[in-house]
Amino acid sequence: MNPDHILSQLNQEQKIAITQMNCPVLVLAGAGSGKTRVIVYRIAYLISIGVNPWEIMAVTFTNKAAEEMKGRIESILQGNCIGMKISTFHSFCAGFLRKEIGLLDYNNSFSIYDETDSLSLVKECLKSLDLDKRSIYSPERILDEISNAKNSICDFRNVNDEVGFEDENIQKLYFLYQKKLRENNALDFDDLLVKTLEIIYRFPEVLERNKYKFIHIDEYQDTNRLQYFLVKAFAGNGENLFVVGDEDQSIYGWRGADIRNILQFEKDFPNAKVISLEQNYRSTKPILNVANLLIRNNSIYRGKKLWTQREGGEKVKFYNAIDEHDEALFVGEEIEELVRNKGYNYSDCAVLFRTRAQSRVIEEAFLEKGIPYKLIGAVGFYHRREIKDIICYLRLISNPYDFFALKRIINQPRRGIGSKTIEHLEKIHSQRPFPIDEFEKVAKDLKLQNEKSFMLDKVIDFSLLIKQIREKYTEFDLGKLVDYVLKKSGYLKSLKSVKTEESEARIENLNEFKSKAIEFSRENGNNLEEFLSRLSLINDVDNLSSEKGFVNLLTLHCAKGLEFANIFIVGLEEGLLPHWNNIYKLETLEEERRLCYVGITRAIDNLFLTSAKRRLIFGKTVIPRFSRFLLEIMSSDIENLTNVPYFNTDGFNAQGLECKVRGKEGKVKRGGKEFQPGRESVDVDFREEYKNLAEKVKDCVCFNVGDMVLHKYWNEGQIVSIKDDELFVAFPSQGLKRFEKSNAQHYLNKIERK
DNA sequence: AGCTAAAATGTTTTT
DNA sequence: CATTTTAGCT
Repeated sequence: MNPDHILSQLNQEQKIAITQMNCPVLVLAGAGSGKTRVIVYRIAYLISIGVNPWEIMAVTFTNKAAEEMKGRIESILQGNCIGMKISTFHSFCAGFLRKEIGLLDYNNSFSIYDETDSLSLVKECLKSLDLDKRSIYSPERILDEISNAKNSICDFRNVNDEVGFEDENIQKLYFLYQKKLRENNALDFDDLLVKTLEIIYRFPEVLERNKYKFIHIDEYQDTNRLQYFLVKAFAGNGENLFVVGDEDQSIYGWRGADIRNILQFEKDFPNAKVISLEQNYRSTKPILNVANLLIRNNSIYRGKKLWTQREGGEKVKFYNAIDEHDEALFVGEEIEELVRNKGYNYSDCAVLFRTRAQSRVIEEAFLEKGIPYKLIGAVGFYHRREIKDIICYLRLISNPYDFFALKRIINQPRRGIGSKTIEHLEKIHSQRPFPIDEFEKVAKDLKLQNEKSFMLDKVIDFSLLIKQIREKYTEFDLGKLVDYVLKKSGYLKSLKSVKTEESEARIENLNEFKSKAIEFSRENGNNLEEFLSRLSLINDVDNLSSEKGFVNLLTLHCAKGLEFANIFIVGLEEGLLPHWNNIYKLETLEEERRLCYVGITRAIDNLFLTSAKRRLIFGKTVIPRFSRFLLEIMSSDIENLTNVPYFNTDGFNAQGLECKVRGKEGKVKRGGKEFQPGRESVDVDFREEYKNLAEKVKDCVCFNVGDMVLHKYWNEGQIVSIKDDELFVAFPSQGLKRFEKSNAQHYLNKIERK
């Protein structure tokens, strides 16, 4: 393929970007401006001018994006690109470590623990340190702290000295957690990055044999510190480093993504060329209008403006539903309309929500209406019991030190090995880790015969089973191996002996797993470790491209990088989007706004926004307010949201927005499946509503210590102290909560005392 | 030891 | 409301 032909398919800025050589390049690519396209064509261009594919590496954020990118490059070059490395940070590191981790005294058949595994491990640690998990030491928090600590390491030559906690219990937990991982010859997600860096820092020569000359990073705004260090390590001074990103789409701050990485690129890599792409090739004008109106409320905002040549386009539609069922029905009806009369396919539609819990109601409505849908990114399949079981068998076969996996399956199916025996076994393992297939020898060394209540024979039987499978597993292809394990272990037999629908389904699932294994070995060769890596690191976003004819239901986070003709964003309410947890701090609030922005900019032709007047949360009805994001979109003259009361009554201007509300509420009957709203479409004036809200706010602008206040969700509370711009309120149900003075009025209503 | 039933606890997003 | 954990029972 000749280079000129490749360049002819790009606009001026894109062309400039991809032809830069021997200098660091940052492409600031607005939503829909061809971000991925730029990387794809850059790589194709490099190969077309004679660069060797194996000198090229690209990192994307999801496995799906990586696959897609590979496919597109292959089709441009007609397959002439074997050897280029395109993967996520995590799977890149996993591959690196499979080769090199021996340097750190791990075995290269290490297991990768996913978040669920890590969480269980933390729970174990809590138990053995005798800490109450419902105190401040909740497993989730601990895991979070550990992850944060790993993300703030700077010197990877002495990783252990670098990780410190103020709380000594957490420090202990951390050490125990790491110790257990090591005993199991296992790594968690962060460790994949940390260990890679540790090797590079301690054994610089390793880098030489793992070098890539041309490095590309997609979604640079979402890289965390560890990933940033990886980029630095592999890219050196940045010569031929090519990163693409958009600070307005940074939505992974909570996972340690550091927006500074992109903001400071020019400092990190001197002589960098920065190229902005602002022409949007995706959305209609009204959609872009709304997107711009929203995002300009952020303080971290470079002020670029997306524009499009596309003329016309439907207005953005807003529906204020009665409750979440009504909302779901609205979405369903509109989709039916789009499919029936506008010539769209179901798969041209996507419903985006902030929290997974929101999907259920929508699913119910779709089921009732007979709208086919796919829930994207739900853990579903791989978290089913039988699937986890078979994975643990495979893990143990690959990595016989994995005691964690062992515990799950040693008595699955029943082998008469109870908790007492397992406890004992674990004690031995934690003193001197051993591979299960050599247990017989260990037992002899330790003279375990005398132990009471220890099912020695049965454990030996089990260890022999694993040993037997291990002796042959490299000969089998993965499909056969799955079969063999299920048969030898008696797992299948015990499932078959119970003749319930449930067990039938389990067997069915195991068959599906087998075909996945076969498929994998056909495409990637017969490598169990690779297969297991893939299983831990993959997420089900793959469901997306594979099947047509289904409406896609996904979280806003999942939607990053995707596009659909018709987008529905549901639940635009204070507390949901923006989410409660992120409302009180400017940085997190702005991230919520970016999240909303990401959602809006996924739309090609039609954008629908919905909210509900009442919603069931935690089994309780709440009456939410409009999301401030909605109001920002509607009142276009607010300069900076966080300093201005967000329901401004002046300058109301529903630009690009068409509002629909149900006419009469009286007619609505809620009850089982009878719910049939019968929608009416009218233009509505929101000003009345704003006025009411604004008056409420005016009433309670000044707070004093001792005032009683009412909070939407936490009910009654009392102001206990006010200092500087902070305000502390005690709620009987919640304890002490902090508010920013400038914001407090939006959440608290003063109660007059009699 | 292993199961069932009741109680508690938790939902933000994911590699 | 829904899932997970625990207690209490056989």
